[in-house]
Amino acid sequence: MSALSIGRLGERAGVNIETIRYYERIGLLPEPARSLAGYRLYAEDHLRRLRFIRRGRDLGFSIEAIRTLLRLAEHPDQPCADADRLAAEHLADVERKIEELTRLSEELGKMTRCCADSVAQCRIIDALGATEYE
Amino acid sequence: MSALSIGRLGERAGVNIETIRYYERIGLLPEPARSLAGYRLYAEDHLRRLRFIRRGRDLGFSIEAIRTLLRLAEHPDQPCADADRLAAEHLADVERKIEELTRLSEELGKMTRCCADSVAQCRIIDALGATEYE
DNA sequence: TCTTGATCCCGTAGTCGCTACGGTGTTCAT
DNA sequence: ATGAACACCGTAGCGACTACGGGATCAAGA
Repeated sequence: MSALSIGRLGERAGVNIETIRYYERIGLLPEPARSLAGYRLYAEDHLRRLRFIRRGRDLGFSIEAIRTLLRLAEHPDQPCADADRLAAEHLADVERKIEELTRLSEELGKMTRCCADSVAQCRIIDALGATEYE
Repeated sequence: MSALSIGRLGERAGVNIETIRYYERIGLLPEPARSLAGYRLYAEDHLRRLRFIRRGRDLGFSIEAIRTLLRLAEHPDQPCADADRLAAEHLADVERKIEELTRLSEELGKMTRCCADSVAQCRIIDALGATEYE
């Protein structure tokens, strides 16, 4: 009972309306029923699915990964090795990215708090101009 | 002397040819001279500028930030407060992102190494299905 | 009942920073 | 002279949305 409009659905799942329609277009969220006037009418199932998607996105999974995870979630009797592999790969990605950004912030840290008077002595401009390839 | 073809320029700056033409299109790299046949002929100045751009991108600066930094670099007599602010803001962005990813990797770490037999008991699928908004 | 403002519809285009494609012309070494 | 390698150009694609424009519909108050 009590079908949700797209606006209410978005509110309750924490997802933008345009994004919901986008998920429908790419086949991530199934097409809902429609009112006589053509308005989308969502059921509780859609809400659960959309929350699953949002949570996956929050955790940084790609749309395609989420598509796979949703397929898995629909088959509770099957082994979950695939889900585990997906998550492990994603975790490795995230850890690589953290390392990368950490190196970056160290370099940026060295550059900033430049106390020079003019661009001519500026550490930042200097660092960018540094030649290291030849 | 010794003008560079786009391929040689790309090699020496560590930048893809298509990317160089893209930078030209968006006005980041000035249009070079052309040979009779219409081939681009780059001078040393282009190489310096392109390396500046690449280094900026490596450090994660946006194209627009680099555009500003380039403008600054062209006026060595001016104060470098703007460059300092840009770099500091970027550093803050990077640090925020690191924090975010660290939280993420912790959550993912809890999820992975799931030893369940089936999706029904899978921690990963479970975590995604968890309701927290209402 | 009328009106007003919020909500919804749809299709399309824009965002960022490239990267790829396709078809043609040029250069260079053998 | 031939063939590989390189260059030209314009356009479209990527991922994951987000925004826009112009119209239809709904709910609530006067």
